[in-house]
Amino acid sequence: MKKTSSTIRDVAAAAGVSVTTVSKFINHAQRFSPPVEARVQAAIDELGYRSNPLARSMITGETRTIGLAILDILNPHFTSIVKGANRVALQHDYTLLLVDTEESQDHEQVLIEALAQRVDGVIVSSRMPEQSVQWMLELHKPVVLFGRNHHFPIPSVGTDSYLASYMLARHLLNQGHRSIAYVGFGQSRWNNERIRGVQACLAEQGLSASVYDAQAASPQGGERACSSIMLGPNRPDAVICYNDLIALGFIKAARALGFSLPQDVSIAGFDNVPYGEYASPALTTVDLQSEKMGEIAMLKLIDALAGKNDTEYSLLEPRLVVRDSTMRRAGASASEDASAARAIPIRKGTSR
Amino acid sequence: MKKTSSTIRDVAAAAGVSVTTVSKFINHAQRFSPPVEARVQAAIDELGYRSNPLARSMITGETRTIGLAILDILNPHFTSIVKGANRVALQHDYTLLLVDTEESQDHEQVLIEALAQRVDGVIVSSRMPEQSVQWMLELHKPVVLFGRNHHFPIPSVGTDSYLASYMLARHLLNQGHRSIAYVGFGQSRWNNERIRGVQACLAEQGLSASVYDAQAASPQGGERACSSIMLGPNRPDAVICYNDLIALGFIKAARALGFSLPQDVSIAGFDNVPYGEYASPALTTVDLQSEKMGEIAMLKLIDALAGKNDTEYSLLEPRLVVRDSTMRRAGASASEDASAARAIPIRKGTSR
DNA sequence: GTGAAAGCGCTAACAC
DNA sequence: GTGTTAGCGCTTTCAC
Repeated sequence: MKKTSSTIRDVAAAAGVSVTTVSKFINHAQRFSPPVEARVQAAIDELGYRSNPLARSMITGETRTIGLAILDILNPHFTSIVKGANRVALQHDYTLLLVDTEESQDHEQVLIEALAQRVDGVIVSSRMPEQSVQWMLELHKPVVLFGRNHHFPIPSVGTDSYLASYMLARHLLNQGHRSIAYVGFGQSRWNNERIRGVQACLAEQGLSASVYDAQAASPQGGERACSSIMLGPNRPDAVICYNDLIALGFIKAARALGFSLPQDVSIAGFDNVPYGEYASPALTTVDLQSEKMGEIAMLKLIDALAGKNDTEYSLLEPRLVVRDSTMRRAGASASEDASAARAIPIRKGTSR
Repeated sequence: MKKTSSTIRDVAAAAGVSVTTVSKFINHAQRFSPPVEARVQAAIDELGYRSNPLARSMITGETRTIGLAILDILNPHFTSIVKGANRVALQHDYTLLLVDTEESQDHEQVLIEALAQRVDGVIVSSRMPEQSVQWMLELHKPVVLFGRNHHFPIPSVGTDSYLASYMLARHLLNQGHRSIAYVGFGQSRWNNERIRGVQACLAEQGLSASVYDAQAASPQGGERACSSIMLGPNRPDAVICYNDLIALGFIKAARALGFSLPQDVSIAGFDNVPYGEYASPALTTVDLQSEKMGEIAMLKLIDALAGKNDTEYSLLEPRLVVRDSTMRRAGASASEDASAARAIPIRKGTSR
């Protein structure tokens, strides 16, 4: 084990050829006569030579590396995104570099700018308001965003949150729930869409949801939000949480308060994180196709890197996953649910 | 938005100074006369100049970046490690670059070698056998490992798996279980230690665990392993799983097979992932201090980068977390648990 | 205080 | 096929 690693010049000298020959050889850019190739290869093995990617990147201008900034690595929704993005990156011979901005939200921009300098392009999940991401355009690098941006022409991917929450609300209505609460997460981009979806659906029945806010998009946030909602004057019979993590925390806290779930209250979330399935009661949720979001974002970025710049915003379809945390409300007629599918289309005033 | 980003030379020209002055200014390596500093700053703002970290790294030889290779980003155990490592990195002004090797296990070495070239040092969680990590020494970079390596002097961190599984086995014995199965994950480094811990504890009672293997360290692995164990001729009354994910899957599958948990069988895992708490029944597990492992690994690496090279292996203490998935076996006397600490050593030849 | 010049390790014209 | 040369954008002696 040598102290300092050898350079291309060392190899060239050892093999008795020029650096160009070595460079071309290691990049498979050209074939050489068998004796030369043999000598070069021998020298490389001998010296344990490894090409320095930094030096290479400086000239070629590309790092074969893509940056991904996520909001919270502890949230399985984001790890699924990473999984999808990573798989595609690997397939295209890119390395994914991940940054978790949760620990330093104030420095989100700084962190991402620093990341952008070391990679060919970045995929960003951000909490910043849509109108204040101008700086991303000044990165001089391709950027893909999670969530549509109406102010700037940045390619993006997202799942239809409005539709997702509309579906969830409809499901709860169909089950006979009438007093529905929404526990949101105000810092998120998606929160407003989800509120709108719920309210639009309830409005069709002349109803309205009570809107609360969890201070964190985590189980702890849900736990903390629970008591004031469940023990307050307007106890809901169903609760839609901003995400599965909040829902899981809410469930735990509600049980600790003595409620039976789902008999006393139905709970649902968004994301379809893997662990909702193992919770008790198993969590009803909306699958937002996290992994696919990651895949598509990466595909878009790789396309942008290749010069293509056609697609702007890809909208994925949400899928309702009904489990045990939502149940037919006692007193609701059995026919109501069955007729729902037919009933919806003829209703009037469905609009976003 | 300019097409190409400006260089230090552009700034120097615009400010009417030399590149040296600009370089020193941006690195805060030296103060200059107020008018010069003002002009340089103005030029930087004007041109939107950002120093190219690649070019900088080429000269300084450091990237202020640390690589972390984990086995599976979908496993909350690893994301907790990342969380801890990331926090420490940020505090020390380092950026963490993450690589998930799960998607391409065959290329683990290649991936890590590539990563190592772009960072100042790497923290590695590996599935490779201890004796075949010689190549890590030839990276010419500081390396920190998860799990002790007896063959090479590489700094490492780990939680005492032997003790952890011994504790779990003891807990189950105390609850009156006598037929205990271990569902392992043969590909893991830690698996043998865990088997040994369980067997050593049981051996003290003249017992022995049946050892099985889940093919994957995931809920799916646990689900698949369940039926042959629970419906086979030697149905255990308690099952220790290699990790919480396998345990969660096992629980789900066992219920699907019609078993009542924990009445029919107690289940326990390792890691104390956040979602075990929300499962039904809530999962008994051993907290391996994942986040702290990440913190310590990063601390060790930063120390190594600073030239310190004192500590070799840090062993963290496991902590048993008893929840509802393990319960007193019907028929076990109530006094047994309380007196267990004293009673066990003197028992002789208890066998199934 | 400020600047000129020499590279870091590599690739990319362009010769021969 | 193989080699020469000129940099990529930056830091760093070492002069002035």
